Amino acid sequence: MHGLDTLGAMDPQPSRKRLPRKVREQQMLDAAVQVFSRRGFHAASMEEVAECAQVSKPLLYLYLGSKEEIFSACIAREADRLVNVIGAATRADTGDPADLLRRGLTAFFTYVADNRASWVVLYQQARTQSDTLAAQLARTRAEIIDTVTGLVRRSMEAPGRGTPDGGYAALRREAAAVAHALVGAADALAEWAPAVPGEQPQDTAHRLMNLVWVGLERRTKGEGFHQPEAAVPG
Amino acid sequence: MHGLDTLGAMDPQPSRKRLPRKVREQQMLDAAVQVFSRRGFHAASMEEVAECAQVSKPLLYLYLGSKEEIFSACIAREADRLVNVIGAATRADTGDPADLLRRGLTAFFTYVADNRASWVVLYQQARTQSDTLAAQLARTRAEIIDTVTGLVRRSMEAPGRGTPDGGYAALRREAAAVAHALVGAADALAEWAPAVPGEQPQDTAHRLMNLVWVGLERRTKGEGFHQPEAAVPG
Amino acid sequence: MHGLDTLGAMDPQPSRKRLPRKVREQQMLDAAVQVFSRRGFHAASMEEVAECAQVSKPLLYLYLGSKEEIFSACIAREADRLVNVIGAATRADTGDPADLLRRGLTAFFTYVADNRASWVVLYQQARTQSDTLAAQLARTRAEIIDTVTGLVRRSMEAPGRGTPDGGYAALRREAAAVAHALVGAADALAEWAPAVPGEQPQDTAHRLMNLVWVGLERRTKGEGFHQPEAAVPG
Amino acid sequence: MHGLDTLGAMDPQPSRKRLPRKVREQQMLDAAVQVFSRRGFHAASMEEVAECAQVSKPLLYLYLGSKEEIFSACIAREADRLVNVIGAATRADTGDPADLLRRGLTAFFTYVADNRASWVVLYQQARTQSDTLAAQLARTRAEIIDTVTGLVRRSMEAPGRGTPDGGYAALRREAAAVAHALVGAADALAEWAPAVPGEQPQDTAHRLMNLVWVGLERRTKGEGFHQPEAAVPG
DNA sequence: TATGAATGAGGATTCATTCAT
DNA sequence: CATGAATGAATCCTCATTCAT
Repeated sequence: MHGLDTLGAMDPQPSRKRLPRKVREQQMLDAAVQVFSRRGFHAASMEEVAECAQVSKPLLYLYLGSKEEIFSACIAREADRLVNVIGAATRADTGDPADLLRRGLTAFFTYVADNRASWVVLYQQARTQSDTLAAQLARTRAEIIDTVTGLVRRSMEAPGRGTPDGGYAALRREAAAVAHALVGAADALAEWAPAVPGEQPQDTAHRLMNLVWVGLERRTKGEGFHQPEAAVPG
Repeated sequence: MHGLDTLGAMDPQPSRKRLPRKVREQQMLDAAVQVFSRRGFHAASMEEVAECAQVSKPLLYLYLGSKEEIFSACIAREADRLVNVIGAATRADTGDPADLLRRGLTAFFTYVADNRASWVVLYQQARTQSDTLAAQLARTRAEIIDTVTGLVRRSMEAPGRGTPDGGYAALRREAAAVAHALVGAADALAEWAPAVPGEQPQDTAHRLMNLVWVGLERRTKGEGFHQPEAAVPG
Repeated sequence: MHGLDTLGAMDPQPSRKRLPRKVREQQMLDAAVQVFSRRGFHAASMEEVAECAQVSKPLLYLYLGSKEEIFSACIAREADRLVNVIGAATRADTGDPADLLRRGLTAFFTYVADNRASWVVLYQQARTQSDTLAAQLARTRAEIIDTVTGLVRRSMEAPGRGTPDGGYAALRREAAAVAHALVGAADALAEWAPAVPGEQPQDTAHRLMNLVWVGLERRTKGEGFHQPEAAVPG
Repeated sequence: MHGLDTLGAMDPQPSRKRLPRKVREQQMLDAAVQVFSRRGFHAASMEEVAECAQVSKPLLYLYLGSKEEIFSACIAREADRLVNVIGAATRADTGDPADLLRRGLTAFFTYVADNRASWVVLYQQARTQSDTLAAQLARTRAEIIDTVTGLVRRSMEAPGRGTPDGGYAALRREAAAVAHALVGAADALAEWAPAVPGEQPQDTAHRLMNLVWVGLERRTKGEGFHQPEAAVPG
């Protein structure tokens, strides 16, 4: 699904010897994503990355710099891919907000199913690395959340709805919370789904839609969950 | 040299020297949870744990064994605390399923707000340690999910509801998915909440209730999200 | 002459096992001076230092920090020793300026003869290390030169001499140049002396005195070398 | 794209591509001298040498062999240049021994001022490389010293002087010591001079003459520094 | 009970050097 | 003639872990 299979047939020793730099770099990043996802940043060893990329350690350093820089490059590349996939899936606006959100979620679950390692590196690394990395991870996650927040807002502010309780402003503010919850839920479901036989990405997306869509829609109309004691702030 | 020296003799650093073993062990575990949450399992050093617990490293090993064993003990203790808190909050059955779930969520968000490090160690560690630890973490998370699954089922199967579409069996199967989604969403919201000024645990719980309760309730009655193309499996 | 021989008799395995930290630190510094002088900063390996100090590498790092810090500590300690030795030898003022300088030089040659490695580390390291080290070396050498400059000035400004040509100010300015030349010459002679059978430190000091003292004395009186073409600036 | 392109075709980087081997080799040696002087033998990287010479690393190895061989070639070439310069300056014998020595020193200081890197490589490298290199450095330094020794002897044995105390034999033996001291002093002054504004090579030569010439001359006549306690050996 | 002293093992990083084109 | 691609072998440094007291 990702990676380089330049030749149609398979390679017995996949791509040994004298490849152009660009190709090798992608190979190395592929390997790095695998190893970082499997072990986590700290437990991952450059040795293992090199082996997995079928290169020597010096080449790793020559082409991609330090461990941190490699990790950073992984994050950047994978985040790009994910955001692009979701963006592509939600570009079209069919006028049906539910459909929009569903398409986004399906794209997400598909991506995660096909690129488990990528998602793990992006989202399931402890936020405990070097300051530089922590910052980049935070930025990247914020970017993902922003993508989803945009999606949620487009779903909630769909035309033809009445003015919601609290005004559009409150709605928009709520969107961020919903986006966080959605991404968290999606993450958890993505973790859970592979263990369920026959579960397809669109099924998982559907489950999540079932769970939240009515609440989301009702919220849009100002009908929150009845809670006498306290009002939701914001 | 003034201040609080409760005991007749001087006690320069509070809690230094000759404490009963049980107390020391708790001190060490407290320190370990802090350090592990701050750094992650691999980046955490026994040195730092020892310092943080104000003990020497040999004592650490003497009382609690290896790094893995200490981590393991942390997980066990913290999971226990969390499950107990949620259990206590949801023990009583007032007959109102929404209230039950809301109480559970509030307990959770309160716990996380008050015991951030504990939650981080329990849930945000990369699942990438030694096999033994990975297995324990998996078990522990399963246990947490099971607790929530139970809660969800009690909420969905509340008496007075009609027989749902697909029968109780399907409902129960769905409960696991919902529990995963809920825990994931809760985790994300717990991460998000501290950054929002004035947000209280019960507010966050309320947000999540708003989002999912209607969908949950409707699902109970067999009214799923309208999706012509595909049916939800299982 | 330097180092630790705490016990009167010799140790078969000199000082293995469980020494107090201070002792071990000196041992390590001794070893470091040897190895750095033998190999130079870059070519010296911590491995060799550790072996030579009969310690493991971790202990080296635990007690003294990084390679740079160790080198730095060597410089500091050895410079101190050298400056002290020269200071002690020239503290007394017998009123004879020639004797003063001779005593200083003798002390220097004695030190270098007895502490060859120390001198090599202090003065014969390429000035090409890390910026921090280069700066420290520069400072240290300046300190040594200053010591000698002081000595030269005391010799030149000895009471009973007439006012020199150009005034005392010019003399003082010249002293720095003379000190540099003296230290350079001394360094070279110290390198040369051990290859000459029977040459003692005081002999070498005497040679140098023979070479420069008359010129120095004459300069004091304003009689420079006759050079019609150009005047010495400053 | 204006400027000097002497050849009809374009030549973007000066001295790139297809030069005769001899030229390239000199280019590389120039670069090597720069880098070795800047970093020292060990810290210098072939990478940097290649970059600085605007050649690829394989070409470096093809033309000049290993790092050691390159260093060796540098030493040889630079020593040759220095010895030639001094030789040329002192070839003529005007009958004035002081002038002879002064011309030699001036030539030296001029060379060092104009070829700092060369001098650093020749004389300020730690004598701590591989045995082969150490030996070559030693030989080279001996050669330089020998040149100076010859100069000193010619100065001391100038015709018209009376037979010195101890005979010509003792004088000749002393010459070696004087040469060492002179070179050391010159090295130190060469290091010091660039920091003094306005100081020209001939000024520095003059300073050194001022310091040593009288002593040298007097020694020639058998009048040593008065030192009752001990006689200078040999 | 409690700790200062000490280390084996492993991980990141760099460098001189060589193919294959 | 000239070089991009590639690596074996060190080197610095850290960490979990254990003695000996």
